[in-house]
Amino acid sequence: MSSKPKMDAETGKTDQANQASVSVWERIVSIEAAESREYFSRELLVWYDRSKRDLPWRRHRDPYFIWVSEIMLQQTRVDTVIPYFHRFIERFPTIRDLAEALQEDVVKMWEGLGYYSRARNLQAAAQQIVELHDGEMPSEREHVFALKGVGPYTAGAILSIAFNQPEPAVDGNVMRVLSRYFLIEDDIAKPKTRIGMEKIIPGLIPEGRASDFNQALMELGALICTPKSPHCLICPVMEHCRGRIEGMERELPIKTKAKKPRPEQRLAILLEGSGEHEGRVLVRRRPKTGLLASMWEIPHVAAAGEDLGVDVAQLEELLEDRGLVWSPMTAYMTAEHTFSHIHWTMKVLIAREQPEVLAQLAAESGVPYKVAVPESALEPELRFDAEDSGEEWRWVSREDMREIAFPNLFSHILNTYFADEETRAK
DNA sequence: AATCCGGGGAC
DNA sequence: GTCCCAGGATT
Repeated sequence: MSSKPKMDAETGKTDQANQASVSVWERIVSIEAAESREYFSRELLVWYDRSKRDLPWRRHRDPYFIWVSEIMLQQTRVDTVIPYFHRFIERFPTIRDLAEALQEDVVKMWEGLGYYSRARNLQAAAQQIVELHDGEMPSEREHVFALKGVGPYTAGAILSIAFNQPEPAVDGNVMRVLSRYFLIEDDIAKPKTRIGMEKIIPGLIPEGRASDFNQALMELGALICTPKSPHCLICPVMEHCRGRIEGMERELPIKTKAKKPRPEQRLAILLEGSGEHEGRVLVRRRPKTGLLASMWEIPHVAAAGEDLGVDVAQLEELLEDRGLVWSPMTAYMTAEHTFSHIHWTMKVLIAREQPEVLAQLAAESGVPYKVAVPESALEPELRFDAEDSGEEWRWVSREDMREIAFPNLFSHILNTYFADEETRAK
């Protein structure tokens, strides 16, 4: 039996660290750690009472406001959320207003925030609340948890912040703060670690102060205990922070890295309308499920890579299927966009719709343009998939863009185009 | 447990 | 460029 610590092949941690990490939660709730816990909770609240930010959703303890803000704040910064929050509450002042709104309008209010299923789930949950709880946010754990789009974090946030119940609300900030203060070396990417934190938090919450305590924890993570270079010198709990004492604050929390987004080349077409479509461009709505569900975009195809001609042919087929005829396509711009799991490099071509007379001439002369089969002529069973998928096409002007929601990438392309148009007109 | 789902700011 | 963020649903 060796007395030297051995490295574990799996975790890279020493036996000693492993010994500590398997019982890390017990260590934190132990009698010996009582002083450290009480110090933490006490000083954190003193600091919060003095330094908390004046945020719109902190001005009332309205469960609806708390809920909307928490959904918006998922993976999104406070500064980004504030203007969205004001507009959203102004447009949908109560849960009932939200429940009765058109989904189009709800998603439009979310345009640019990302993770659009949050908006749809929010409205679905509002409808649940109207049907099951007479339009009032429930305060029972199982009822809150049953709401669409409400998981462990958001349920805990609503119950603690709005109803002052001693429930944990563990997000990335909380895991970072606790990892450092209690020197927890578990991987915060693992659900198990979050569950461990949820278990110790009720024991940290001072009597009657669940709302402030949970907000204080997140506030500390946002303002002081920041990811890259924490401001330990001005931290209210630095004296007993084991991460800082061991010089580990920059190494914590431990988190396995996410995979790189896979690259995808795409080819898009910005088709300018002519005749009755003058001043507008062709857009389509994405399918109801999957990436950017139900959002609008300019038409694009996955590029095969090697041969641009093959990709252009795909685009042409797409337009031919709509019965469209167009002038030669030319390069317009290239745009990049990164999702959490995909990186798009999008080449945008531009072309102009040809008036019907020219279209007919083209058709008669034979070769250049195919005459597309009108969609109405297709067999019903062949049309079903397209309709069921939610795909839809239309011509939009700059003004129309106010009514329908585009992902940022396409907003950017279209805004660039319409700005160019205005310049050209002068 | 792994993957899918946006976007922006800090560094 | 890289990392990270006031996560949840789906499989």
